[in-house]
Amino acid sequence: MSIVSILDSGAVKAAKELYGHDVESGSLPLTPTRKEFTGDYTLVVFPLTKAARKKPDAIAEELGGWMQENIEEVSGYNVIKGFLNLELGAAYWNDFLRNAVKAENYGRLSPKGKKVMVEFSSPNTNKPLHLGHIRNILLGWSCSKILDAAGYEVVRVQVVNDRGIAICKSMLAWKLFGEGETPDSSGIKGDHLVGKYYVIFESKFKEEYKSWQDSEAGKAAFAEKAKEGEPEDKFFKRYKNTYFNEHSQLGQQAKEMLLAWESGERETVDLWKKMNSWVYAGFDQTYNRLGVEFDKLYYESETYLNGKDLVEKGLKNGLFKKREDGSVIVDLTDAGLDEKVLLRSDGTSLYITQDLGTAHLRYEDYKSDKMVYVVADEQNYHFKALFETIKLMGEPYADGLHHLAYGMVDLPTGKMKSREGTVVDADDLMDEVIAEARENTKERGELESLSAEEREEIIKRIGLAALKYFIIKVTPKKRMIFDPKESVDLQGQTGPYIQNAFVRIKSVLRKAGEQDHGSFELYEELENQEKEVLLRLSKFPEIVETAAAEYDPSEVANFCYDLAKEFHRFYHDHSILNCDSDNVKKFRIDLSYLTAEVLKTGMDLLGIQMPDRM
RNA sequence: GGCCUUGUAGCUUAACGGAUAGAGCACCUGACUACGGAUCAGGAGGUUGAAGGUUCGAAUCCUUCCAAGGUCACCA
Repeated sequence: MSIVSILDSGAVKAAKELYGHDVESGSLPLTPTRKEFTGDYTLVVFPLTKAARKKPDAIAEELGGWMQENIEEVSGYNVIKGFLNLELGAAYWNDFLRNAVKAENYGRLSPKGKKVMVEFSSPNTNKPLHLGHIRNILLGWSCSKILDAAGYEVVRVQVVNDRGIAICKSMLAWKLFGEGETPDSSGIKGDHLVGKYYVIFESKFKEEYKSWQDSEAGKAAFAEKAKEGEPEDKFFKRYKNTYFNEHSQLGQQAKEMLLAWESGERETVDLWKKMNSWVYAGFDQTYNRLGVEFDKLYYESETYLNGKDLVEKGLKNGLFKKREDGSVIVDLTDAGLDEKVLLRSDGTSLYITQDLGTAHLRYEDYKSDKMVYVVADEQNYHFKALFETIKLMGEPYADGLHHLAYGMVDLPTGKMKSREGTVVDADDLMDEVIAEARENTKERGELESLSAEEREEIIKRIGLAALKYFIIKVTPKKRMIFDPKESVDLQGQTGPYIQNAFVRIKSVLRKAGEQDHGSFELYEELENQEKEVLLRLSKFPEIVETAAAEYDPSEVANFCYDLAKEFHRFYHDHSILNCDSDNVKKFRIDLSYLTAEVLKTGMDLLGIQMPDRM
């Protein structure tokens, strides 16, 4: 039982015995005592004033007395303005450290017997991954690690959007202008090569559109369809889609390609397979470097027709309605949403149809109790509608669905826009942070004795730690501003700062040599800074639990920083190896060891690896 | 326009109804004959977007307003 729940249930019992009042567990707020006061945990007794009909101070006094008397761990207390500061004895902290340091996997919670599926990344195959994907991937990966640590069985999946008009654009441009270029012949990474042709398509299309605008047909369209007083550029911006669909040569060809693909036309399918395989090879490299992997991939080319039967079934059961034009809709007005079309009037499926099918399929495949979708918050409405529809259908997995929505990533200069070329490429970004780490490492010269290979591995860990921590420390649902300059910082609240705490400990432990963990005798005169570190350490399991419950890796990130900072302080002011008592030395070595373990585990939950030196 | 989300130091951020709003960056000042200075200590910087309300207590809950973003497709 954790100390918090011991104190909490103690307070409940005390309220009952002293005032005959039933309070719910957790209704008396219990928080770590602020630094400026003495004590370890603080109980707020205000909620008891009515039941006890006494002043807060008096209640706190009585409660404190009772708890010191009846709870073994409580060694003393003091009362300030209705806040009851409880002190835990040195014995408690000694026991805590001894147990934790001997534990197999401190911070790993016992199995929950439940399975959770996490879907993340889910890219399109027409262009390489960018900064937005990185936030998605880090969140998804980290969540999956945290859920795993919290005792869930985890399945990591991604849905690969490998079909549709976008990839056809790349294919068409390659066919028309590629002259047989391949990743091998050009030396360009596969996903970047395909992305290059996507860009070529867009610029050729733009050219074509521009000259059409100056032609008779274009002028006629403007004269006919522009709104009153609408300027030419505005009109043509708005008209772009229509032009693509109705007039464009390239658009026509791309659409024909899509149709050919859908009808399984050999040459097109072969080209599609070839180009997608380039992209996958590229993605694999990026994922690999980021240190993430998946248990199962779902390809939209295989699932995009799914879901129709589910809709038909719902229609039969009267859950959905057919409109006059033949389209099928679901009425979600009871849930505060609108009507949603589930099937086009021509009977073809939509995004949501496919998602219904995929959800069902995945449940069939894994029978997971929960399914988490890591998708940007621009799709909030879609997921609301999707989940409500699944609930209406009474699917067994309906209550376990969760949309982990995260805010989009902005640059200091504003939004990322592919059309304006301001998209930050994932591979480039990693190159940059690693280069920065290399530069810094060189200046320091700590790693010169290592082989080039070892050195590169450490440099990679440092660079990626900076990048990943910078992104993952922000609460998911907030939009974040990504400043490339700050993301390579190695000082302050950063990944490398936390790594540095770990490296310092490793260095000390190397010098200390082997030691049996938990072999220290009772150490009574704990320093404040030792207690601060112990307090952080003792909170770790609880942090894992809430981070899992809230799907929020930033809690773990902030915890790691806090722990590292507290350790740095302790380390600065107290000597571990040269302290005056052998017993204290043993204690401090264990304290350091546990800190290193927790930092390593915690950072691993964020997808960040620790170097042994740096 | 309806709905959703977000507004905290110059910048990036923490806080899940509790004490004097906590950090980092940038700026200024200090600390290595000490286990790793990618560190530590200190200074300066805040009417938590605004106004009301609920509460013993509000950045946090409620109302109104302001600002930014998202979304309201037989696109994905």
